[in-house]
Amino acid sequence: MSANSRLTIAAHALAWIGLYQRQGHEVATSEQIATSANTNPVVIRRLLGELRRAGLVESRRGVGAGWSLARELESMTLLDVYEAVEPGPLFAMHRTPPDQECVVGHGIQPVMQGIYEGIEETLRHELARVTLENVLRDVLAAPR
Amino acid sequence: MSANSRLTIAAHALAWIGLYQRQGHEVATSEQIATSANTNPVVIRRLLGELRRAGLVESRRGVGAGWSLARELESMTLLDVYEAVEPGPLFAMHRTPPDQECVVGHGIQPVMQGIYEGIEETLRHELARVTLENVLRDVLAAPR
DNA sequence: AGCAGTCGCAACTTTAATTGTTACGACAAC
DNA sequence: GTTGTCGTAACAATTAAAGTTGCGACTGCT
Repeated sequence: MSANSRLTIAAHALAWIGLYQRQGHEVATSEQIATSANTNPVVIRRLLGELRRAGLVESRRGVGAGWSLARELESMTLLDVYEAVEPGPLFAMHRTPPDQECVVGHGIQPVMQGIYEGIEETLRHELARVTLENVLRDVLAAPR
Repeated sequence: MSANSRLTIAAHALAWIGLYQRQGHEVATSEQIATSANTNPVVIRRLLGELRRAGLVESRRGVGAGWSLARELESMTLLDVYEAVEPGPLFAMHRTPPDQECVVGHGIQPVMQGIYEGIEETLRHELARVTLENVLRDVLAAPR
């Protein structure tokens, strides 16, 4: 499927900022995070911008600028990140509307919509069970 | 997100074939299904080809050729269709491997992998609860 | 044997989304 | 005012899915 890595990178960034702050630093720069995630600083800024809109992080400008957590990692779940960062639904309908004259073409979309909504609800439930604190803890527990 | 419609179109095709057979026809052609789904016959053939590999449908060639169900709709779940038709995982890792020198960069991938696998397992469970018979029934029950 | 209809499949184009890159103005600490 | 970093726009590159075209293979029919 058209898998994207937005959730992965966003979780990476949050864990990185959280760890860096625990090491006594005030803010993390998009360049530092980009180096760790092996990507471009602008990509990080874009993602963190969405997380800021969702109230998960804050940014400072000017000299000594950078990003910091707006809440404790314990209070952030992957669902918060997912909703901040993933725009559309998991499964799409037909690109072009099916034939409304056909019984199947007419009825299929509402039916699939309903099924998909139920599945996304379950997905959200699962994502809500994992906090970013869980993620960071497991990352630090990883074997060298 | 990079939402694709493969599962939707595949379900549409199966429901269409199932209904058409109940109306007394032997086989359905990719062109008929494509008309209902408002897409190209080759797209349908490609999808049905994957469903055939999974043992859900059969195809006949020559004059009077077309597609028929290999099993009853009651015995097909959306999970069968999903697995036949969706190649990759739901969420992707980093496009380029993160910095292995960094603690987070080193530990993040296995952690996220584990989380994602659990979520996909749940997703499969949900998909397995819906049969194509359910889908067709609901389609036929849709208001005009 | 030949015709016609449909699948099988390969090659290519189009479309759309994400990601990556470059550039530059805005801002704030010093 | 100098400097470092964000904010954001514009654009290119990459990727996956979907759409298109073409033609050979197969088979029921005449």
